[in-house]
This record gives sequence, C-alpha cells and structure tokens, in this order.
Amino acid sequence: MSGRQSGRPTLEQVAARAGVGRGTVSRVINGSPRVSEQTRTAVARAVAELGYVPNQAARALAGSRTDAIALVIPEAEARLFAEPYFLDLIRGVSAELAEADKQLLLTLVRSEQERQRFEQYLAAQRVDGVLLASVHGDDPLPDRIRELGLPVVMNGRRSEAEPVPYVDSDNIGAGRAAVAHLVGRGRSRIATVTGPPDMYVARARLGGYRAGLAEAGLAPDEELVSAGDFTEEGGRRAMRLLLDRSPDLDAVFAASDVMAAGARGALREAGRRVPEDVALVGVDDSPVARLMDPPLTSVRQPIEEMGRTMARMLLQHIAGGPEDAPKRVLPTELVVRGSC
Amino acid sequence: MSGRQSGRPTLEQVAARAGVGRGTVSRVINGSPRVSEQTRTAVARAVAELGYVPNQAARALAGSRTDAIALVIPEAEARLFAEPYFLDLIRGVSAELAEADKQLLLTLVRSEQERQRFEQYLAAQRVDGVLLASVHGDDPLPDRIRELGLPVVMNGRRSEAEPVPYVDSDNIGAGRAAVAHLVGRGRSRIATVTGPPDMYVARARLGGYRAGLAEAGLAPDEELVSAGDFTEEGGRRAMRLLLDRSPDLDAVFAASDVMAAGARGALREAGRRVPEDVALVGVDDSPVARLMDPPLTSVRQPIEEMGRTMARMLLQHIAGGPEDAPKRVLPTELVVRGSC
DNA sequence: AACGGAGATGGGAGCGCTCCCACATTAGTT
DNA sequence: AACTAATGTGGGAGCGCTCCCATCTCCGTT
Repeated sequence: MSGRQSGRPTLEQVAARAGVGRGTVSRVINGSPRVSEQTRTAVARAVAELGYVPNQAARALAGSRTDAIALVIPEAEARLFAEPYFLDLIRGVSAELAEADKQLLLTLVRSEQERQRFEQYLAAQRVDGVLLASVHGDDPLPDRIRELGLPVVMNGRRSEAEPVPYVDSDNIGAGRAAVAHLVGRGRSRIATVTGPPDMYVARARLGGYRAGLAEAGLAPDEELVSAGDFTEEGGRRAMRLLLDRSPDLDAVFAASDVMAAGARGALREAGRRVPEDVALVGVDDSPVARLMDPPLTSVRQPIEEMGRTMARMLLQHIAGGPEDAPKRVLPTELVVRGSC
Repeated sequence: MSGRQSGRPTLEQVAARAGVGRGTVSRVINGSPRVSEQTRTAVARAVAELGYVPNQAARALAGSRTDAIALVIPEAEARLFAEPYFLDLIRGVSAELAEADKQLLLTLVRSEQERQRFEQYLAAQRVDGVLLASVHGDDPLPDRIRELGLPVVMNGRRSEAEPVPYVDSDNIGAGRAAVAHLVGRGRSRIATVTGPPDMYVARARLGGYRAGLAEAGLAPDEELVSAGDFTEEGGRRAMRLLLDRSPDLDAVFAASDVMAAGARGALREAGRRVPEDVALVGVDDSPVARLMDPPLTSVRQPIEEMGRTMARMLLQHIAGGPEDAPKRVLPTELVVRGSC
C-alpha cells in the first residue's frame, strides 16, 4: 500500500464519502456536541478509511488560532545557567503541551536583531501564546508581547512586583533552608556567594540567606557576602575574596551549584577541607552536585514542574479560562549530601 | 474572547496604499526580480508605514510550505546522554534556521503514542522537513517520514550502511585518538568501557579502540572490553568487572564522560590512583569532564556544528538544491587534561 | 509604419478550513 | 391540530496569501 502522496484527502472528500456536508465533518472533527451519534460514527469511519488529517494551515487561516506555543530562551542565559536547567524546563513544557495537543516552537534569542525578528514572527500570528524563560530585569519583551495582544507567562520574574504572569521557585525559601541546615550542623560563621545583584533571583536567594540568619539569631555581617555571576570562575573569585576577608568562616551558601563548584576549588587552594573546615551548600541540584567530591548538598528547584505549570497557565489563559492565579511560586527542597 | 487582533494590515491594504495590485506586493515581499525599482520602493514604504507582516497561515495554505522544521528528540535519550548534548545540538540547529528565517518546532517523543501523534502532525503538513536526533537501530520513524514525502536528516546513524541522510561525528577516530594518546603516555594494558552493543555509536567507538590498538602493535584482548550503557552506574559496574578480570590494566577508554565518571568511582573504591595507576579518557568533553578530579581527558565532538550541518543539509534538500552529500562525518578532537 | 517580444503589472482562481445562517426534522406544548 | 422550541444539518462566505495568465507598455526590428 503506497500513499497517494499528492492527494491528501480534504474535508470535502471526507464529507462526500460519509454522505454528509462539510459543516458536519468539521463538527465531528472538532468534537462539537451538536451531531447525532449515528452521523458521528459514519464520519469517523470515513476519516479512518481515508486517513484524513486536517490541514493545519487552513485551520489556522480560517479559525485564527495556530495550536502552537513559543518558548523563548535568551541564548546568553542558556550558557550561563546550570546546563540541564533549560532541558528540564523544555521537558516540562513539552509534556504539558503534548497532552493538550499543542506544538512547541522553540526560539533561542542570541541578539537584538533576532529579538526583533522574533517579534515579527509573533506579528505573523504563528503562535497562540508565549512562554518566556529567564527574563532580565530590563527586558522589554514581556510588555511588547502583551501589546501585541498575546498571552504570556514567564519563568521567574523581573522584580518583586512583577505585573506579567509568572511561575517562579521559592528562592527565598531556598536561602532560608540552606542556612537553617548549616546552623543545624553547628555552623555559625556562614558566608554566601550571591548571583549578580541586578537579577531578582540573586536578590531573592540573598534575602533568604539573611532571613535564615535572623531566624537563627545570628547577626548579619556584610563581610560574609560576596557577589558572583553564576559562573564557576565567578564563584571561585568570590570565595577567594570571602576567605581573604573572613578567614574564620565555617560555611558557605552558594547561590548555584556551578558557583559552588568554583568555591570548592578556591577552598581547596586555600587548604580548607569540605566539609570538616567549611560546609558548602549550592542551589539547583544539578548533575554537577552529584559528581563533586564530596557530593554537594543543594537546594533543588522543581524545574520540570515549573515548565508544566507555565504551560498549563498559558493554555488556560488562551482558552479564556478562569486564570485562577497569574503568579505561582513553587516550593524548593534541600537535598542533603556529603558537603556539610 | 482573547486577543482579537484588531486591524492587522493585509496584502490587499498594502497594495491599495502603494497604488499597485496584490500580485505586485506579493512579488516585492518574496523578492521576485520582475519588479521595477520604483515600484519596489513604493511598496516597501507602504509596508513600513502600515507595519505589515505577512500572515503565515495564509502563506502556508496558498503556497504549501510552512517555513518550519521539526527537531525530534526521543525523551528516553535526553536523560541518558550527557545532558548538554541536546542543548548544544538545539543551539546549532536553531542558529542555522534563524539565518534562513525558518522556525524550529521541537518535539520530545516519550512514548509510542506520542510518536504516532507526531506522525499526525507531519501529515498535517506543519513542517517542511524533519531533523531526527539519536535514532535507535530499529527505529521505523526515519523511513515513515520518507514515505510521507518529507525530507529528513538524522543525527548519527542506525548502522554502517545508513540509507537515510545523516550527520555523524567520527566515532571511530575518537576511539583511535584516545588509544593513541594513551599509548603515547606509555600505557599498554588499555581497557575500554563501551556503550550498549546495539547502538552504532557504541560499536564505532569500540571499533576505533581496536584500530588504535592494532596501529600501536598491541594485541587485542577481549578481557579488556566491558559493556556499559552510557550511565554512570553502568560505567561503575563495567569498571569493577574489568578490574576483577584484568587487575593489571593501566588505562581505560570510556565511551562517554558519564561512564568515565562511574569508572573513576570504581577505581577510587579499588584504591587505584588516576592517572598514576590508571589513565582515563572519556568522550563528549562535557562539563562533567572539567569538574572531575583530576579533570578528565576527553574526546570532543563538534555537537553544535553537527546541528548546524544537519539544518543546512535539510534546508538545501528542501530548496531542491544540489544536495552535495547525503552523509557527513565531522571530525572529533582530543582534549587533554589531567587524567592521563 | 507595422510588428514581435521582453518586462511589468493587475487580478481571478483557488488553497482547505471555520463560522454562521438558513433550513429541515422531531419533540414538546397548548 | 396547530404552534413553538430544540436539535441536526448543508453549504455560502470568507480567512490572506500565491500562482499564473491575460494585459499593457515600451522598445528594437524589418
């Protein structure tokens, strides 16, 4: 059996075969309730016999919806973040979209020029909505998309008071949990390597760290805070600085596993043992954490779940649903390993 | 009743504004040469003034091409492979597609059911071509897609004699380079941890290992070959077996970094030092390699470049171009670090 | 001066759907 | 028995483009 490739069946042909009108077939295809059971089965059989699949372009043109969603990832970030982050996110989004029979359009944006091209795509009405990953504090894209009248959901937020719908993880809780754990292990000179202060996620984790100290009755000490940039090298530098300023520190909360790896290198250079001399906690629970020596205690984010949630929120919004909450913060979880 | 695009301008409106016919505007938009310079600028101005962007659905329907490409990744593999692999691949594909102004449709396939659904999408003529990542030896998808009349390019191949166009890295060369390097360091009892024998990539790397031994005048010894499954735990088990069978081995070529990490663990358990007692080489040059202690010597694959090449080949094929070579094998490169 | 042809241009004819209105039927009501 | 809902159903009217053919110019030729 060879497929008549040029002759893909059309709605019209299905209708003829089933002995009904075009409208009726359309109703069956789209699951309208206003069709008799008998007709429905007749049409279903014709569809099966002809191997009919609705033409997406025609559908989009006539119905003005594409059944596709764009996921935008800034290329610069893709390199920065713990690598598996985006794959996990994609996995979650993809799973949720597949269930809803939607397509995923992935866009890596690597330059201003490409950002503009992307806006053109949006204007060309290729997608029904947009998912935005790791948006910067000054990124105009979310607002631009809204101006185009397209639904958006972001991963993370640009500031405390983010107007655009988002899904974030509990970064404050992450910092608090890390500090609480270190305190529980008897540490009291707890330092932190933060992310770049212009990123909300970095500020939030730092805020959690401070809250954790306060809850434990420990006095905050700005000497124990040093900024990295979410890279390994940045973590190393920040750690050197901390050791220099506060040789008596006995624990470090690094705002990412990758920075923790850098910090671990600096500690080794300085002859400090982990965890005997200095306990270490990271964030992300990435594969890197498991492979470190000793394995790194880390705060896990539910990345895949964030992806799913984002997709779900967006689809709900598109469907004009109740949009029960434009903002969602998912819990994080401490994974204890040998580093403290 | 969501985002009603109020008045997106149409071709017709642009034509009216420029004082020309529909056909002429279409010609300008599509860069046809049969338009006078004067008319061209007039139309270009009208387009700019109205902020016109062609409607993609209408284009696809009328012109029967979508300007979109699907990239298919089997979900099971996504977890298995060194994590950054697929992100790098996506990056390459995305970069190339962006240059050609094509869209990337990403599909993670996680079940038989989803595979079938994907075939439906293809039949719905949503894409102009398909890119297939990490195809199994018995995967029917490549042939099914060809039956649908869609161009395909795969990443890797299912066997030595792969009929479908593909881009692969030089896995045989990878094995040879690793062995040659180890021999150059004075090792002579060189073992290998392979991938699952039913995967071509595993067999190719093993073949390269054997070729490398032969070129160095070393006798092959089946006791020195043990199969893993590309997981860390698999690497650990295979290494234990090797140590058990051949305690005198002085080097190991692991067919992936992740397995090398497992092997490293087994070596540590057995009290063997790396590189003093046993030298270690992996494949992938993943971040894991850099973070290991000591850092792992590894054979780098040009993953992003593979992605670009795949996309380029596919686009060429779609354009009906000269399709200069349906198969492409890109070179690998040894990255020397402390593990040997 | 008449003619052929190349280059530009306009616009009809779809592409395969969804929307929606008109038109049956059939059932329910007085 | 006449009348009003529901409930199903058919098919016209587009959606915004690309294709392609008929036209119209404007030359160079004979």
